[in-house]
Amino acid sequence: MSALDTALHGLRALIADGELRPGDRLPSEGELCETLGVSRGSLREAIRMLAALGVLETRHGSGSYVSELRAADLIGSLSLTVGLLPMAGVLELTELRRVLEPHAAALAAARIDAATIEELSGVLDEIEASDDFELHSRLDHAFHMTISEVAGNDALTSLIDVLRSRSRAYRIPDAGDAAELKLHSDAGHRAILRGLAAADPVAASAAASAHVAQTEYWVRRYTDTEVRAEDSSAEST
Amino acid sequence: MSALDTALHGLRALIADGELRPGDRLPSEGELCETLGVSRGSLREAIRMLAALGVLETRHGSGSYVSELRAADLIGSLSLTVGLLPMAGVLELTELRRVLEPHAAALAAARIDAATIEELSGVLDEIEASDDFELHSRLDHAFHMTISEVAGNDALTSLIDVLRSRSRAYRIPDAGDAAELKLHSDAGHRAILRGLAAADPVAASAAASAHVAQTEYWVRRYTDTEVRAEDSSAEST
DNA sequence: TGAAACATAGTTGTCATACGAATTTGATGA
DNA sequence: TCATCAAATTCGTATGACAACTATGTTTCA
Repeated sequence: MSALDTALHGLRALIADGELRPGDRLPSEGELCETLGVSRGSLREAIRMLAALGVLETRHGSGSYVSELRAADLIGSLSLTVGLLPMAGVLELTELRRVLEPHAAALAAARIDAATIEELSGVLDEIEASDDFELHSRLDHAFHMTISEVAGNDALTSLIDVLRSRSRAYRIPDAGDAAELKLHSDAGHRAILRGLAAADPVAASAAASAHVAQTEYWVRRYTDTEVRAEDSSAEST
Repeated sequence: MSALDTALHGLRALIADGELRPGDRLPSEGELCETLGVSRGSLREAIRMLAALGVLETRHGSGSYVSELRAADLIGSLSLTVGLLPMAGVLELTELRRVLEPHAAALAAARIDAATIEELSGVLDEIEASDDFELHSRLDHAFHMTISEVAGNDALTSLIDVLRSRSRAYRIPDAGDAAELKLHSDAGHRAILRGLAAADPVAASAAASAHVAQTEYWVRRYTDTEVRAEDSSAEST
């Protein structure tokens, strides 16, 4: 077994066996090197790997700590990498959204209170009045994240966040298409909010499902054009 | 910005900008150090982070390569860490399963062929005849993974795999409980298979939902006893 | 007495160098 | 032409040194 594996599994075992619990500080790098029998470089590489996965957090000058090990945090560690997925992968993820977002909407419909409905309505007012892409994107994100937060499952919220972050990054180049998309999108948002306000899980779920389907339609449409573009450029080389 | 961040963002940018594509070999560590202006140690830490997240793969003596960047692979990188989640987190994940597995079953019902149904039926025969925990666990896993594979979305399969891996690790200590669980579990499996064989997405989905709910019931039951045990031990300290 | 400033020890961050281990490549020879 | 071996390339690991930051205890001053 390589030194890196030794360090990685050693650290993981310390947590899995309960010797280190969420929030605990790890022994110093020097101590761990002796304990595990690896050099500081290899140990640090292992620590970085666990940090990338959301298991450890390192503070300069202080030490490394076991994270709270919340499911939402571990899922959130994917956010660094989903942005690298090619378009084909985005469609797979959109299908996941098509299951998860309606579920979140249904749960939210059963739990939402009047104040939050009011807040969401205000967000939609802003969205509909907005022309700026950045602002629109941020408000849209806030709207959907609020809904999944109300649903009450942090892991679900985090997962939806990660999945949405990918589609969110795309900007529709054609101005006419963008306007059409915004029209459909605004209507979809209102439909979801109506379902929530009526405390009707089925209506909210159906509206959320249609909303994601709408997104999927556009992603697919522009994916196709992109693929065509790639093909033609490939032919020219 | 720290040297590690420089290296990390530099590498990520190389991939995001398309200068490095899936399958490509990265420049040697020495070259990258010069390009990015960081030491080899910092660069290697960055490479390890991306490797942990499933973006890069390193081969001793050969070089580091960009992975295929499949959504399923990125999601699969969570498998190293979900095993560290405390019980409370497992319940959050089980709720996700409660949405995803029925969806997979519904999709599978629409696509499955006779040969696969035959194969799954054979697996269930083995499961029902099995007394060994390990064997049972492995076959159970195979049954459910086959179904999500038939569903045709690799990201969905990978996600279900990750989520299931956690609940799978638990062994019911009480023999009577274990026998009762197995009874319900076997019946649940047959119900799912009936839905698939009938090419009935609704039936398959409902059966899968009930099956996960069953799991959730047991996880919750033993979580409660564990929490009580922790509380009492906490009182004694 | 209280608080601010400082000094100190401990810890992580970064770099440089060296050499071992695995792979790849090219030369050599039959 | 193919097999074999040697060299070059590349990653893996270890070590030492110092900078940057944090935490803690001490001193100093109002």
